[in-house]
Amino acid sequence: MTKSSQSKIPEKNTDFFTRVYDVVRQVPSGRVTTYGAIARHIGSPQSARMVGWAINGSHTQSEYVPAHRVINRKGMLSGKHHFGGPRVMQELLESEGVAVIEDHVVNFDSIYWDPYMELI
DNA sequence: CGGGTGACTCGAC
DNA sequence: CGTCGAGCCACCC
Repeated sequence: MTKSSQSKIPEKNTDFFTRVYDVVRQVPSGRVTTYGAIARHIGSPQSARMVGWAINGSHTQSEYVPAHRVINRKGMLSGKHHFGGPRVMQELLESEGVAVIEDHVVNFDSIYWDPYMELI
């Protein structure tokens, strides 16, 4: 076995994944961000889909990744079904003070957190 | 190595 | 806010 390469989600190596996790962890409680914002911040504004895929593997990380704070640009909980239940994501957001109605975040524009903020 | 898929986004209507 | 089509890139078979 010269090269064992059967890793579904590499622990590291993929800086893309690592950067996504790093940004998502910096999202403060009660705030949300979008896949596109993260994608743009890491240098791939067109790769918003990859951000979703990266977050899909966030469970492989030892560190907790608040994936429920990451939603699409419409303010809808697009990934709620990936939390083990369509209810979990909403519960988590409401637990942090984020109002959610009909799978969409209320005052989305007000609680929106931009990754650019960490540069300040 | 090609094709399908996806937790997205944008523009147009 | 509704739908449709196109672009995008990594992963899986």
